[in-house]
Amino acid sequence: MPELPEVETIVRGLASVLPGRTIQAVRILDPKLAAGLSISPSRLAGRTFVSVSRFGKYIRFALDDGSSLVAHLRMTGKFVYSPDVAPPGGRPAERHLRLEVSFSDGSRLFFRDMRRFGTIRHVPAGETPAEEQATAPDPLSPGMDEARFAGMLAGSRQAVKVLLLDQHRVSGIGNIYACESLFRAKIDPERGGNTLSLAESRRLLREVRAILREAIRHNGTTISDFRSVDDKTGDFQNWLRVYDRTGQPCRGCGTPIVRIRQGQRSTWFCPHCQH
DNA sequence: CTTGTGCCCTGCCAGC
DNA sequence: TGCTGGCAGGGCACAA
Repeated sequence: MPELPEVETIVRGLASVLPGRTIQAVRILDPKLAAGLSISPSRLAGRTFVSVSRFGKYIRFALDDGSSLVAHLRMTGKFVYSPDVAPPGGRPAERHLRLEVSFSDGSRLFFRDMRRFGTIRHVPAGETPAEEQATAPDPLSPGMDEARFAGMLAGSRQAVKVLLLDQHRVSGIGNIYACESLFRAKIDPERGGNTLSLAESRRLLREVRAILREAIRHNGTTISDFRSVDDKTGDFQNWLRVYDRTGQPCRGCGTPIVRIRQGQRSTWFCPHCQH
């Protein structure tokens, strides 16, 4: 589900409320979430949150004993912080709750996930999670410079769109921002990575960075039900140029936007501008 | 090693 | 109205 800007928005929200709070109890509300995720409520009780950060689309909660929780929201996962003692937001329809963390001050953190793809894992102190080792730097981090990005593209014949989605090569980009940045860079999504010139590769990285930063400024993109921790929607969806606009005129030239299939997922692009 | 496919799960929507 | 197939802001296991 969320891509880098949405995860960043969520992390900032969590970082503003969680540090300093001490866990009183953890309740696993969905057995599937508990299976293989190594979360032991008894080992978490008494721990205090130290910080919340992000690598790629993963969220890392550092705890005071050096251990951490590593979460991935996948398609529909959400964290909801409820300062009240009453149920979250007081709303009746609280479906799909998978985990409840109660704090000593009476506030609570919920993990909600309709499609149940999301994961949360407790990582022991001193251990670098395998997810982190496997995740490439994101385009906004110093680790992803022009040379590394260009080398990443040049090293594969796969379609550039598919490469942008591969978290082992560059992290944080999902389907929306992959489509949008290729449109802005005027690059055909079906071209092989190794066919891009150095100038095109630089242009693409520049557009990827620009769109991620803009989206963060707008608190992310709300397509169906994305919400930040305080339940606010992002508004970057109003700036999308090609995503989910099949048949609608390109904002640049009027040509109808085309949808194709690449690696089991949709790609939208303008066949005239991206050529 | 690379590349492609199926699948995890639930809900929504277009089309019949 | 009701049913059905397609699809979803992701990533993994597995096969060729």
